[in-house]
Amino acid sequence: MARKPADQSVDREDILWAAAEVLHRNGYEATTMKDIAAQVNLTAASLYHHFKNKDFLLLNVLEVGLDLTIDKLERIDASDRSCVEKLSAMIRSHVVSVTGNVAVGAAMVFEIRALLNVSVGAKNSDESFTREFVARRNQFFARRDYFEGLFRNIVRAGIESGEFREVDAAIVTKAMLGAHNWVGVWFKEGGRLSGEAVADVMVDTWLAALGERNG
Amino acid sequence: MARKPADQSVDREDILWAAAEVLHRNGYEATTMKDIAAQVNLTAASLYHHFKNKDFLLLNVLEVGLDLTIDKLERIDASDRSCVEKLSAMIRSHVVSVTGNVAVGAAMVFEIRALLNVSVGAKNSDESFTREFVARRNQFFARRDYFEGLFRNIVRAGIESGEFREVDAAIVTKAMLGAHNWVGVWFKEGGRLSGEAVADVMVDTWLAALGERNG
DNA sequence: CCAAGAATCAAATGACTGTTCGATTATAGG
DNA sequence: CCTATAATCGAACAGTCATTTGATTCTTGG
Repeated sequence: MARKPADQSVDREDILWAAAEVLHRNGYEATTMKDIAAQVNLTAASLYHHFKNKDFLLLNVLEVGLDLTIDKLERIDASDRSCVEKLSAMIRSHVVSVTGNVAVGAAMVFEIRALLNVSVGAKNSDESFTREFVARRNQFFARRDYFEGLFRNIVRAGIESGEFREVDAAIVTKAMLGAHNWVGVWFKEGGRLSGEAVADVMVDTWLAALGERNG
Repeated sequence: MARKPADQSVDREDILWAAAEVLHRNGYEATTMKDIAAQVNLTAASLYHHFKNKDFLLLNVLEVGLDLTIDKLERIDASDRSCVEKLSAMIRSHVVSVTGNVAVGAAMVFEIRALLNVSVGAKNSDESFTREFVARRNQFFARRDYFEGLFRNIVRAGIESGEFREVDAAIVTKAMLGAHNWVGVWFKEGGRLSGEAVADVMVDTWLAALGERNG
């Protein structure tokens, strides 16, 4: 094959993380291809060798972030534990993810609207690009619903098993995810609490909210 | 004075609400002055008669939204009630605000970064514009901290009075506000629950999270 | 009815951005 | 040592957008 210089070996992954960081700082629309390129010492033109265009780049960042989070949650979900234990582990996993990679966590929250606003009905030259983009975008949103469902199902299961009190599982789940997502907005590395400590507070908070009685 | 046509009497306020709506749909960067103008049947140029520029327009939207919310919270805070009752009323007020005017609620959450990213150090022509903008922006952020403090203080007071269990008030407050803010993202008028119903679930959730024992 | 200023618009400007293209450089396999 | 091709860049393009300017239309106080 070809080129992979010793000093500036930049691959897809590097660009993805760099993009997440810049996205976190500026937001999708305010982020230029030049900004992202600069973060990895490239020019804007070079990015098009790795990604079809700006929209696909954003989509990739979100896909990777979501996949990483879902993987961990599925492992917990598949384990043989009580609902209380599962939910605790899931909350901890989610919050630690967000605090560990604020860039991706925040992108997951803030850039979804940008994804929706991509001008799909416009005068785009390449028709197949549009088609593929829409398909992958829809799949992303479906996967995001699945992600939320993982939490909601545990809440529901816990209610049925009597481990949790009776609540509106859908709303409480959304409240929970809102609280977690918001962590990506205010959390700063090196602050009063570590990511794990914040996660512990969240676990404690939500178990209490769900009226768990064995903690 | 002058002009205020019968058919299209558009004033500052109208533009403000229109801007909030478009902002909610598209986000600050993706929103053009033309978009906002169209919402009130004006041209982009006309907006400059009412607002200095796009940045100030955004700032105005956020200021108005925050002021409205804070007003209600302060009235509750000043009342002579228990911490449980105060917090309940505050949560309900906040959530109903968000569901009642999703546009402003969402702007408060999503456009704050845009506010930070305004190119203040750039080659702006008018130096005094920049100075005023920075001053008002700082004041906005201070006011936003004050808003959060209103909730946090009640949580702390409730802990001291024994109405709430001992929690990390700062983190729990942020979790609470995160959950409320997130409502602006998913709430749709005409869905399964009304804004008031969602607010009730939130009150119930947070009182439980705080281990309140008189509900 | 008049004059002053408020409200609006059309058109032009200047800057910035995503994207393309052609050329160049470096690498790995033969 | 070649050569195909991966990776990169400089320059140019077409489009969009915030903002300015100068003129125009309306409304109201006198």
